[in-house]
Amino acid sequence: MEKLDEIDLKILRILQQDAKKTTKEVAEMLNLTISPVYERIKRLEKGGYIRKYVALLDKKLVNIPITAICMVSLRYHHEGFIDKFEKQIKALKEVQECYHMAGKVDFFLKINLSSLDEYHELVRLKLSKIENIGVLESYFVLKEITSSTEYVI
Amino acid sequence: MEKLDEIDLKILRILQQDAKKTTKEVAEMLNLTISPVYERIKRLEKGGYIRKYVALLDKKLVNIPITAICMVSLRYHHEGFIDKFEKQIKALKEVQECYHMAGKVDFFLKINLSSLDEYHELVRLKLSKIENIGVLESYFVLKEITSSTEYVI
DNA sequence: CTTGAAAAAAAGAACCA
DNA sequence: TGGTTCTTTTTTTCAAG
Repeated sequence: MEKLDEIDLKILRILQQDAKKTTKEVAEMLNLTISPVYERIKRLEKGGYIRKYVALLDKKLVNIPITAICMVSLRYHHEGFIDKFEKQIKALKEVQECYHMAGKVDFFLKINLSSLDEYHELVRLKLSKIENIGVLESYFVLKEITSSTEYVI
Repeated sequence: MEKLDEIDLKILRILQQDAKKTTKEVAEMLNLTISPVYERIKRLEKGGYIRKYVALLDKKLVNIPITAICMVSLRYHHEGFIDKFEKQIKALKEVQECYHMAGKVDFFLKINLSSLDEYHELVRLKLSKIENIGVLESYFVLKEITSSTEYVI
């Protein structure tokens, strides 16, 4: 698929903010008719520009008030060890995000839970079982200043 | 609004993964008819359990390949200073997430950009203008191991 | 929760600068 | 190619039981 033009970008900006906007509403915002907007959205979906549509929930209301950020450094850094670590992390559903980093820390983990007790259990029962963790530092979110899924495009 | 029952939770789990599922599809997955599912979704939206619906984009395809994580510690921690810092961070559109933390670091920032040059400019022109930053450490994402917006409910 | 009916939107065909 | 118009199908929305 070719490059995106300004209209494509505008559509993406709108849908990043509100995926429930109808084709008609998007078309009106762009002073176009429904069909071209419809075709473009389909093209953006097929081309993978739009990965998926999701509902974002209110953490507190669904009883997940705790967010922890963990910084993990591995003891050994051979390829096999890293792959194994990644696999073990992927198996932990509570780990919402995990990034392999460049810097003095190897991995960042964002973990969402119902209580600090659960965090304690997670560290005690699961993370501690993962070999090869050299350093594990935990931080807790006191307040979300901004939290968005949008990219500035 | 009262507590969520198991059906509500199932609906939320489905919509967290795919907000484009029609009421009919959700109803079929739960062996219900459309109407009760429709009413429940409306209730979950009105009650704020569902905050919003968004399209998630492919970072690379929309030309935002760089993700940096910044750890910031403030020099002074009076209330006014913290509020001011938060306000200044909120004004930076590239900062996708910012959390006030408990721990030896005050803030985590997740920043998405098109290039390392842009990161350099951001630090040089914008972050450096924010007074009261004591320590600023930057890390770059080499690889996303997991990245989700779902909560385990 | 079921049924049923009206309004709206999505999907796509055919066509036009 | 990039848009418009028109038609069919599907979905949404909401009353009433």
